[in-house]
Amino acid sequence: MGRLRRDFYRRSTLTVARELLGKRLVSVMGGQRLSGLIVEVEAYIGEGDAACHAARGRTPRNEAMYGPPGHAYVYFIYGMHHCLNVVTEEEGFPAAVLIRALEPLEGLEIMRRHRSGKPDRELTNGPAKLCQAMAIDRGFNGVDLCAGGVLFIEEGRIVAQEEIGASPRIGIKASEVARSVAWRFYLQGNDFVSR
DNA sequence: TATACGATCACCT
DNA sequence: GGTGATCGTATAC
Repeated sequence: MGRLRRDFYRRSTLTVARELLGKRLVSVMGGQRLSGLIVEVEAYIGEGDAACHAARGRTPRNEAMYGPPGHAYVYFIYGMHHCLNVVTEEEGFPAAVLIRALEPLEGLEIMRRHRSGKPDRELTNGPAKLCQAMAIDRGFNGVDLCAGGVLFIEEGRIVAQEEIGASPRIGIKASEVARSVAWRFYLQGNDFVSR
């Protein structure tokens, strides 16, 4: 039901980021659905954004960001973690939304196994944690979320504008401007928002 | 070929 | 509050 179409992603990254809150991220493993409500995201917008992986131009690693909207950009970092992004805007313009946290909905048993018995609150309350819980790794880099495969996003619940909080992005070590813009969005009061 | 470091996490005090 | 883990990637030599 209600899978997001490519037109949803082919818009301003800040708009897509805000509207992804309350949507449902789904992966299908061996016929089993793993899913969660998106409760926290961050926007990374173009080569002019010092914190964006595309800030120093096109490389093999960030290739997916330059591709068509509605695809996954998955990268490996700190020697052990994966993070999931959704590519936005027109093909050729490098931008994406980092999925930072989910409220787990389906496949809790499997997620607990992937997260070695961590309490439910800590299953998906961080960008690398949710990838571990849903078994998302670099094999998912470049996957088309609109093609109806193993990874996609569905309609979730209605979110009121007043529910949405904004803040600077977490963990980036870039220029002052990059660190000060409020391009992180989250559902205020949700138990699964990180930190 | 060599080196420095990162859109994090878990565990420590 | 702080720090170690651990390695792919970009950049320099």
